[in-house]
Amino acid sequence: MATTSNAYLGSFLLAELLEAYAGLRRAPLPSGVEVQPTDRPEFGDYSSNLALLAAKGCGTPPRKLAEELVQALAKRVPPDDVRAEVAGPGFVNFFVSPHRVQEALRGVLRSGDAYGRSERGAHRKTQVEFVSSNPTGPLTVGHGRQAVLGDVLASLFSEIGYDVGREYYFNDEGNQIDLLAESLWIRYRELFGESHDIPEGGYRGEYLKDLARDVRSSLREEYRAFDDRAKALFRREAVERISATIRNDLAALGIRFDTFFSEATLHRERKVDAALVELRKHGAAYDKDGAVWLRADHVPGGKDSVLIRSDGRPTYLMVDIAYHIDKRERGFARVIDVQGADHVVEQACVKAALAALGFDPEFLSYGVHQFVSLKEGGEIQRMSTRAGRFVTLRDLVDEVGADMVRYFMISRKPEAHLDFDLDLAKSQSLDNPATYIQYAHTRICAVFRKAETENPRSLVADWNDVDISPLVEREELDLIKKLDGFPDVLETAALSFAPHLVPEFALGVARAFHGYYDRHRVLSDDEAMTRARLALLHAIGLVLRRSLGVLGMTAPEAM
RNA sequence: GCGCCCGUAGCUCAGCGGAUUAGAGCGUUGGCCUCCGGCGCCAAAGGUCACAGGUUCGAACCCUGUCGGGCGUACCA
Repeated sequence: MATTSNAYLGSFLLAELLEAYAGLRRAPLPSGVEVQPTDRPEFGDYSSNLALLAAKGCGTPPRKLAEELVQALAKRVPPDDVRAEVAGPGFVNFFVSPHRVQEALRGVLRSGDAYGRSERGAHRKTQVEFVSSNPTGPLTVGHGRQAVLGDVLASLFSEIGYDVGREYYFNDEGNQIDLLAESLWIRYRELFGESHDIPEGGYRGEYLKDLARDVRSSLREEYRAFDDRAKALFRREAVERISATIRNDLAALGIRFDTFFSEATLHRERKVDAALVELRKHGAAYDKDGAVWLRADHVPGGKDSVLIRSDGRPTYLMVDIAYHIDKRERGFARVIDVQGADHVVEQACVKAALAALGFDPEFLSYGVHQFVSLKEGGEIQRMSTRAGRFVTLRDLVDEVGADMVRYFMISRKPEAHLDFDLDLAKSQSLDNPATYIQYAHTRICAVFRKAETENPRSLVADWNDVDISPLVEREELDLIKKLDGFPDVLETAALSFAPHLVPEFALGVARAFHGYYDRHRVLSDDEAMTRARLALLHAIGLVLRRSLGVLGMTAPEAM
C-alpha cells in the first residue's frame, strides 16, 4: 500500500506526486493510487497510475492530466534528481538520478538494524492469539502452519510499532478432557493386561501408550477403576504432560508465548456468567426450547446459535465471547486471532456478540488460514488427532529443521491450501528457496571475511560515512531500489495479514544480489569502489538478516 | 442445498481494490569455474491466467453463471 509507506524513495515520489495533484485543484484523490517500481528500463524507475484513475473525476483525458502533473512536478523536484514523463495511456513514469537512488542507500545504512521499523502502531497494546490447540495430543503439521503464521504476524506488528503479546488459549476441562483422561486410563490398564474399548469420541493415538507408561512409573498406587479420583488424576496427568510436550514442540520451532490462558479461569472467576448478563442486557440473548440463544443473524455469516444448553452448560461459543470480553478488560486495544478456516461461523458469531456489546469493530480481527495436507510419495495424507492419524510437528521439525518448516509454512498465502511436500523438504532441501536466500547472506559474509585479509583498508567501522557515489551500475541501483521497498513490505504484510510477502521480497533481493555478484567484482585494487560496494553488500546483508529475522529463520554466516 | 476459500508454465507457487510485452523457484535444454564460496550466473523452451458470459477505451484482477478441489453448515471443541 504505497499510500501509507514510510519516507523512502518510492514514497517520496508518491508524496510529491500527490502534492502536485492537490495543486491542480481538480477533484478529490481517487483510491488505489500507487507509485510502483517498474520492471522495464524504458518505463523509468518508478511509475504511477494516478492520472488514469483521476481522469474521470477531473473530466480531463488521462494523458492531458498526466502532462499537467509532470509540469507541476518539474517545479517541485529538482530535475537533476527526478525526471517525470508521460507514457502510454497516461502513466507518469519517473526517472530517478543515480545520486537520488544513492540517497536511499544512505537511508538504509543510517537506520542500521532498525531499518524497516515504524511507529505506525503507536505502541497500541495488541494481542496475537494462535495455536490454542487443546492439550489432547501432540501438535500436528497442521498446527505448525498456524504456529508459524501467528508468530510471524506478531513479529510483523511488532516491527510496525504495536506492542504485541503472544497468547495461547487452552481448554483444560470439559468433555474432551474427560474423554482424554479415560482414554489414557484405558492405555494404562492395558499395561496390566486388561483390555477396554476406547469410548466414542475418545483418543486412539499411539502417543497415549507412551504417556501411560510414564504415568504408571510415576504413580505409587494402582488405579483399578475409572472412578472420580482416577478421573481427576488422569485428567491432570494428561493435561500437564501433553501441555509440556506442546511447549517443547513450539520451542523447537522457535516459538515462545507470553501468556498461556486457561479456559478454566473464565469459569472460576464467573466471567462466563457475567458475559451472559451483559448479552441479555443488550438484547443479544434470548430463550428458546429451554436453551439460551445468541441473536447473530444480522451479521454476515452469523447465525443464531446456542449459548447455554438446555442442561445449563455453556457452549464453546459462550465461553469464547466471555474470553474476548476478558481480553478487552486486560487492556488490549486490538486483538488478532489466528484460526483455521473451519472456524468461520464461530468467528461471525463472536463478532456479532461483541458488536451488540458496543465493541469497536476494529477491536477483533481474524487471521484465517486454510489447511495443510502432507504429500508423501505423491499421496495426500489426511490427518486426524482423535483417530491417531497424523504426522507430528515435532517429527517434521526433527526431519527437515526449523528454518525449512517455517519457510514452507509461511511462503504460501494463508487463505490458500498448502500441500507440504515431505519428499521435497526431506531429500532436496538444498534445492529450495530458503537455502537460496540463506546462501546469499552467507556469500556476503564470505566477501567480508575475504576483505579482512585482502582489502583491510577498505573496511570501516561505520558504513554510514562511506562515499557511495561510485555505485552507478544498473544492477547496483536496482538493488538499492529493492532494499528501499523493505519498510513498505513489512507494513503491507502486517496490515493485510500477508506474511508471505516477506519471503517473496527476500527471494527477490537474494536473486538480484546473486546476479550482481556474478557480474561485478566487489573486492579490487580500487579502494574507493571496493569500499562503496562493501557498503552496498553491508546493506543487502542487513536487509536479508532483517527479513529472515522477521520470519524467525537464521541468517547463517557459513553453510 | 446454502456459505466461505482456492483453481495462473510439467511441478510448487507470486501477481488480483483494472492499466504499458503475465513472473519466480524446481524440472527440461544449451552456455559460464586462471577471478570475492558454482549451494551460483546467463540464455532457451514452456501459459487460450479452469470454462462461459458481462461491465470497461482496456480484465488473470471487478460482476454473474458453470465446472473442479477444500472447509463449514452441531444444544462438538
